Amino acid sequence: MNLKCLEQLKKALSEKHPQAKLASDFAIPWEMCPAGMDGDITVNCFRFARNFGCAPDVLAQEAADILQNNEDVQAVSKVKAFVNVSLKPQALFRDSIANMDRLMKDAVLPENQRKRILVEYSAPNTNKPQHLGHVRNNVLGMSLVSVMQRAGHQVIPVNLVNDRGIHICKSMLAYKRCGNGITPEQAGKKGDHFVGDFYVLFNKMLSEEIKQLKEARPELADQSSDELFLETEIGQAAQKMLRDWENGDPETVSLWKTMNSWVFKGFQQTYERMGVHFDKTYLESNTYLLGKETVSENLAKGIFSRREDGAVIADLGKLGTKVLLRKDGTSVYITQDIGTTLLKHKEHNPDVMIWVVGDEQILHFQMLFTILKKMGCPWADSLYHLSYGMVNLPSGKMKSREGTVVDADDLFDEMHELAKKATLERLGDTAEIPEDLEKRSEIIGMGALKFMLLKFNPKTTIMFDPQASLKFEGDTGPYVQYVCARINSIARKAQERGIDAAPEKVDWSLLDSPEEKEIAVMALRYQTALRSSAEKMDCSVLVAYLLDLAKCFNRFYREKQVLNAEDENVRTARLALCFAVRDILSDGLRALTIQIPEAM
RNA sequence: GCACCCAUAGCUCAAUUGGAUAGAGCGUCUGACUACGGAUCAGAAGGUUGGGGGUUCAAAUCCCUCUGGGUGCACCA
Repeated sequence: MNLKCLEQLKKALSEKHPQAKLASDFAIPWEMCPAGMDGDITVNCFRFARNFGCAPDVLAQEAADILQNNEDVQAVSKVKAFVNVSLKPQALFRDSIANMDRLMKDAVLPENQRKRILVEYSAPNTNKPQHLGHVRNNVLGMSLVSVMQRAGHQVIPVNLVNDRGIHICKSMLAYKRCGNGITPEQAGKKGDHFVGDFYVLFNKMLSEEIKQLKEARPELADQSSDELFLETEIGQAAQKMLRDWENGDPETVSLWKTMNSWVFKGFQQTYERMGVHFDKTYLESNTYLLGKETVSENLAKGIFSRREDGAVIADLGKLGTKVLLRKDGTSVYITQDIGTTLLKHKEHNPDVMIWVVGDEQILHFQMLFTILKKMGCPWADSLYHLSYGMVNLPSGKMKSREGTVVDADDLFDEMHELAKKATLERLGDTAEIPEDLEKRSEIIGMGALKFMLLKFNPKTTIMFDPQASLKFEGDTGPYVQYVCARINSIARKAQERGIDAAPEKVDWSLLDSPEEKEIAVMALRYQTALRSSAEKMDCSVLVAYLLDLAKCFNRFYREKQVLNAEDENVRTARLALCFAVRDILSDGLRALTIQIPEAM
């Protein structure tokens, strides 16, 4: 949906410049008029003058002259190549929130632009519980999926669980030696935390042994822990366990199954709390051998080559060479990813595949995509690594081994408690405690956390300050939720008083203040914000938009009375304006997977 | 050593992808309810966009260079 006067401007300019070559979907771009300038919107001719083949300044004058005589336009002022336009309220609202149905549908892409998109995210290890870093991944992934769906794409979310390898054996070995056969239930712990504790225990025993080793053999003092891993008894035992697992040793496999099931149960609780859902979960224990055959086939075709020692390698030009099969024929990480990618493509036949994975793996994915291109996969150009930065703490980086991680479940609990505390403070001592206090606190707490993580561009390394980040004031989720709650409150009161705000009864020309018109202009930007978030795979665009809209509303709310408006018709119009804001904010928050409490 | 990414207000982040006077929040200071919800609103202070050069009507954004950070360069995942 665009402003009618701009469509007319486009037509008039096209007639004036018949030689102009415009794309079929070309629309005159417009921006919000900056504060201090007179107008509702700005047409920046610098941006598109070349489309009409004339100088920006000249085109601006033409546009100003044309718009001057448009029936929807109140006033026009031209500054350099900028044309500032004030619109008549009835025209502005007619093209904007007077038709909410249309406005909402406009956020959906036209059918020929919709795609089938597979998104892989989360990808946890089953040896420890998830921490803040995983939370960022999960929130980025689930919101991306949801926003893309809202924009009209068909999206398939999948998970690839890292359930095998030496790190899994570490927690298994520690459990075998020190667990005494107890279960998470007996210990009263969530399964993933229970297993994670044994992983920590393993590392403790390992460093103890390394310390002793270094004391006994001073020549090893400069060696790193990783280098000494196989020098230790416990390291060798873990390595043996991995071999036993790969050979299908019944006792090892049985313990592995049991411990994994504990972890899965724990993860499921964490996922449910966040609202994470996958259409399919791949297990690396099932996929880790995939790819070997493919590599062999392509070796035969001459696409890959064999190194002197027998290992199979790929020549990736600038990226260097990459080993795909070890000399003993076993597969490596990227072999598995080649196989899994082919499998995912075969099973789901997507137009686009996205991996939400941290930016330390940028090179890995460049290599993976190059390899698939070399293999001649026709779809290898539509693969995308959505890389995101780390989450740092004021004290520095999070490190599992050093115990400086922020645990996901603990963080959720903390957010919940903070929200509860804030809610109770607002209610005061006298009021009775609302029935839905827990549910409300959960929605506000999780909303604040998700919003905070989505506020930043995914690729940036973010700083998470537990003290500062968890406030509910300013640019936060609760700020936006609060606007919805306020409008809900107005809606309840309106209903009590039997006030109706049916759109057909509204006289929009009554909303002629800057605050009211600004909301109408903002509403027009919703479709762009949502689509742009989906296209750029960056939810922060939508987050920033929702904050902007919420701020506009609060300015309006301070300035103008709704239910106590000076006139019945004004009241109706303002009420309709409130509902429009609430509808957009709710739709946007829902797209980000953030819920809205009835009251706060 | 090589490659990629980053550097913007005291702090955390934006800037419609090259466009008007670089904007928000937090923090600091000053104000605003006899009001439909104060998790709110209005205002002030705070900037040579890390330094230097270049490209043009126009640079935080593009190119070169220097400085300071991060990540990767495993037959780990």
